[in-house]
Amino acid sequence: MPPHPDQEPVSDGGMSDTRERLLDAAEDLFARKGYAGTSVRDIVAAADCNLAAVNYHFGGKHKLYEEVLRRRLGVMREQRLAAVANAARAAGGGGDLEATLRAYAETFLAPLQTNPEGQHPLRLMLREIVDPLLPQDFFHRELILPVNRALAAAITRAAPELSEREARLCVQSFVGQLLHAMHARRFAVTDLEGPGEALSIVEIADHIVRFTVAGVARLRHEPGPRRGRSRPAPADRPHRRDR
Amino acid sequence: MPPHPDQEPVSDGGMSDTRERLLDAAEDLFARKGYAGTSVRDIVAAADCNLAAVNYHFGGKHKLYEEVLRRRLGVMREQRLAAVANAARAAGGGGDLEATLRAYAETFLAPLQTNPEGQHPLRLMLREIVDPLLPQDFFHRELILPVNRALAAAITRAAPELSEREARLCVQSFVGQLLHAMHARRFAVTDLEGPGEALSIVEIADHIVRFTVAGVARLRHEPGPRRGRSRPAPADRPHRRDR
DNA sequence: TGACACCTCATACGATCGTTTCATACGATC
DNA sequence: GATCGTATGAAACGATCGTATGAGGTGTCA
Repeated sequence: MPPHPDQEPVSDGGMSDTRERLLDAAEDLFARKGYAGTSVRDIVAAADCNLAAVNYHFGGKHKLYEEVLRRRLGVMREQRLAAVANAARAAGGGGDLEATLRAYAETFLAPLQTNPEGQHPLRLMLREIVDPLLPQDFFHRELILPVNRALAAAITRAAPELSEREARLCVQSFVGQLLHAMHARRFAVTDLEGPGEALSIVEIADHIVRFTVAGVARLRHEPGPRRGRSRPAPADRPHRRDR
Repeated sequence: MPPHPDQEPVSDGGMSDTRERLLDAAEDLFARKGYAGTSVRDIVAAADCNLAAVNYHFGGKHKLYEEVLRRRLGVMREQRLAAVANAARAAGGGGDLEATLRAYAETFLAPLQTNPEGQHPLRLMLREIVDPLLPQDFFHRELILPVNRALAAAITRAAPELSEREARLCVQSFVGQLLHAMHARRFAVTDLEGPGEALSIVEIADHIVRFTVAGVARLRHEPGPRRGRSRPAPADRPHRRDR
């Protein structure tokens, strides 16, 4: 029975080189082709090691996948929380929403503008959102929830009039735009673009930030149509065409 | 050699019942588990027919997938274009942006609030966005491009000051929020929600529409920082902290 | 030098994959 | 009623899947 260390790296200093190459290769392939679309043989070929190495070091394909995500989740969460915290601290206690969102957006989109592989971690996360393979809500609890909480807090600090529900809706609008920007860039060749000029990451981030600040500002000065309770029946809604 | 009709249904009236059941079952499974995660045997089991039926009627698993998407792309495109066109016509020639966006958002999100299977077509489209399996940009040309054009035209009609580039960025912000709303609803149980109340589709659509209108309005009265040319070097950007 | 972890190797297992084959059954046509 | 295009059935094809096995190579420490 192979003694794959299951959770704790035995000494951390003597971490196998093959183990690291496997994690890197698996991250690449899982991000590009998905979990089901990637075979263990593809991974070991990319990592240039033997077929049995996956089972030896991780105990199976799925455990390897979990480890690939676990490795990213922590650093992503800390990076994003730090971006929000730093921006909030730089703006003093009051909280400059635009600066905070900008810091987050640039942290979020930064990997896209380096090498083409920079988008792999993001694509990996999006795949886990589209069909979750991790147990229960591990992904959600480990990354989405704390980061979204911090963003909602930043919004509430800048716009105290908003209800908690409204603030979280704004967070969803914000990250929805950011996530979609990753794909939109691929579509940009035939959709967004003129004859040859490309949209830079900075330009996209700038747009999303300003767009979001405007959305928050509107909700701030013009509260929603139904406050407090949810609307179960859409039958009698006034359709809000009377603006 | 089986005479699977390749493209045109030979008589259209005598369309095989098995063929329809296969398309339905495949749509379900492809949406829930992805292309690579679904086996032909899963499909024929769900459609309650023989294993060879897939190859007989479609000529292979991938051709079946193409047919599943082709069947949806056309109706989706027409539904959404009609929603935009109707709203624009109802508002007269001027174009009421909020009404147009609301019509589109409700058309987009409507399938989510019926049965749980209503989200399958949307999930299928999102999967095709995340990793494209169709040839080249068939998906893009058949659905994304025409619909986004119509939305951008509606925005330009309501906000003529916006450049074409800005209008398309606003479209991306809009559909980015809509796409993300689909996942956010799944996360809603532990993230967006209070003790028990759920966000209704109408409420989400309402938020996104108002959020987007505000974003467009801001760009309308406060043009972007760099107009016309793209910014290749992010080194000298003023960071826009001087608002 | 022998013993013992640690790691990598080639190889093979059983299962499942997409696809093919051939036999058969139905229904319309002459 | 014989014939033929159409559709479905059971069974099997070779390929590939994830995983398991045991031998061998490398280092360290007694």
